[in-house]
Amino acid sequence: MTRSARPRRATAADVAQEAGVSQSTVSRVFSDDGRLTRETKDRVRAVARELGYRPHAVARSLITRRTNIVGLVTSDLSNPFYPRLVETFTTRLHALGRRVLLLTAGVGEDLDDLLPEVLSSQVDGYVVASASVSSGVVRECVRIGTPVVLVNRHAPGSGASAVSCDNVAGGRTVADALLAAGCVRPAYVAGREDASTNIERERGFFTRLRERGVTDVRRERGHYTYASGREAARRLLALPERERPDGLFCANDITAMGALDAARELGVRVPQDLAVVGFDDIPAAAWSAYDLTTVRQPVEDMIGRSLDLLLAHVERPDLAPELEVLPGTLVERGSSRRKGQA
Amino acid sequence: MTRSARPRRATAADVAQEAGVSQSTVSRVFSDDGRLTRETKDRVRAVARELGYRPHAVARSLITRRTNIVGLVTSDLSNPFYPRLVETFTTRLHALGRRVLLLTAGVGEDLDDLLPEVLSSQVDGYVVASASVSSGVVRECVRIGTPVVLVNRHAPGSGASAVSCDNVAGGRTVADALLAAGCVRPAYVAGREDASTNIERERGFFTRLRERGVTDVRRERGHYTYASGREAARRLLALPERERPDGLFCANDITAMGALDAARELGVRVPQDLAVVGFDDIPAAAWSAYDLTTVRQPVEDMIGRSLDLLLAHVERPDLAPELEVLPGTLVERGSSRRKGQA
DNA sequence: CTGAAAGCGCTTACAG
DNA sequence: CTGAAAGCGCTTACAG
Repeated sequence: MTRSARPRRATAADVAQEAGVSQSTVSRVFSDDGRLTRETKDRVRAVARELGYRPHAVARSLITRRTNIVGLVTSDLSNPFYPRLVETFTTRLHALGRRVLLLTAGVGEDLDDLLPEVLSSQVDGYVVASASVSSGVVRECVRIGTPVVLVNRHAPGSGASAVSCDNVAGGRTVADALLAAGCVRPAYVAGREDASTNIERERGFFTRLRERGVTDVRRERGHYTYASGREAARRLLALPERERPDGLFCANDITAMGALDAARELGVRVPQDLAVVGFDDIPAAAWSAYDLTTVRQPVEDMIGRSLDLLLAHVERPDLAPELEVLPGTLVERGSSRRKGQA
Repeated sequence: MTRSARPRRATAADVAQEAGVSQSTVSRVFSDDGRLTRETKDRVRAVARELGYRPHAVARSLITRRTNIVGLVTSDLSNPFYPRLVETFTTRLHALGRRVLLLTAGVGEDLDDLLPEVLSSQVDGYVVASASVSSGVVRECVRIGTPVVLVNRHAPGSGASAVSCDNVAGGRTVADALLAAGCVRPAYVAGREDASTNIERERGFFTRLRERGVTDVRRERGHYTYASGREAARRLLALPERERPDGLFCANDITAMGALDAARELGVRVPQDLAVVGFDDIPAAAWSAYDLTTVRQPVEDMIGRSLDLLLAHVERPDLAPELEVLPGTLVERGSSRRKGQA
């Protein structure tokens, strides 16, 4: 056991000495300074490889004031919408030479204490796709110079940019879809009461129904979870027949899947007795067990735009915040298709 | 617009000056050095709060040679098993004052190029719950002194510790469960061919069947995905009746869900005509659309043990690697319960 | 094109 | 109990 347990890592100085150049030159080779001779570069690279040298990211960050790490804040990974978001973000950021620091909060937890701590120079900016961070903390991050982009939520007055799907238009589309499917007693199963997505989808849905003369619309609480959708549907389906809804807009897909399972358990036929529409278009919506009509969020575009905005703000902290709203698309499947429809 | 767009952050020196102490003292206050007077501490803390000072994590890392960041490597977040793992890991590490750097690879991508790059001092260690990193890269990380713990996989000879479920025993249990359910022609739908989990579950299953006199067992390829499970089941269910399986062990739950949907589409009754068993016990396995019998992995314990091992190795790099195998539990649900069973 | 030197913001022996 | 000083491993003006 003569070799030490943890050999000292080679530094730029080690490489410099071995290659007969200055430490500055080694540094320039690895920051791709164009002025160096090809010959010098090659020699330094060869020595570096031999010694297993890699620039020390932390030392570099200290002086460049950039970590190349983006903080990604999500909550509730049990809703498949978020893992998909996380995977796409991560893949894209890796392609851009950035890393992802993940912050998640279980349902009900909040991350307000965590963000400022992480801010201590560990990330260049935040993407926040979660309601578990208060608008106040978002504002604070922005104030001290850390760019924040909100995805799939708002925080008015926070100074952060935001990218989301047109939830109001989505809600309106669902209203039309349920009426087109022949529903006469549509109902709404809500998501988290304070979530901007829930408020907007609900507003679009109710407004459009009212425009079309449907005013007596039931509403059940939910929490954007499978269990809450199942329970809400059970309550609705237990109503006396003349009050029982024949169409359900669930604030997101996972809630709708719970509702569909409740219908299945109770022997309520979908879509004949009950049409169901969700929001998100998670992969499971297309599975034959659910075959769920839903509003597809343009996830790829939303993420692309968020990253454009975030990285632009990292480069130029003085840029004004932007709000982007991208259109969703109704995807019609079996859960709302009536007999006689295509 | 006289205020600068990005105000300079307060440093320990700023606080020191304002509080009338040395910079060392400020540092000691924030690293909880016990020797300071209560009075000094309070004064420094007050000034720090006033100036909005927080220790600069990068500068601290440079000298302590610790980032307090753990790299978490997963693949395929579309399998709900992994988001759950990610969420649990993240929550636990946050509670321990650590951060999570997430590395994901889409299906088929590999992360071999990425890991050594990130290694450049950005993480204190890795938790690898993915087959997308080769054993060679794992060995390399360990060699240069970065602890690695593998979860739900092996990499023999890599020098990394590993924590997994007893996949062989799990496979055996499933064999017994299918026979108990009255199956006479069980079949196996595989996962990724090179994955240690797949190899072990398959071995346990086939070995036990052989012990109990069942030797003619069909096997279909799969990829640990919903689509591959559905297709494998369609192939099996298209066989002439006397060859058609009446029991299916799918290498994981998401595959089993695809198989169940294939059966549903073809009008094959579950469990009467076909019993199905999965592996993992993801939340969706309990949903009434699937009601899937499965082997539950002890996720909480696996993660607890992995973190214990990882953090121990971060403290003491010379510790020998350990291998832990934790037992799974059969969870019997409707997909394998025959008439007359409880 | 390349080098010497300052400095990023901390921690931590070493003194006292 | 507290301070002065060295140093972690880089980048980047400033010279030449």
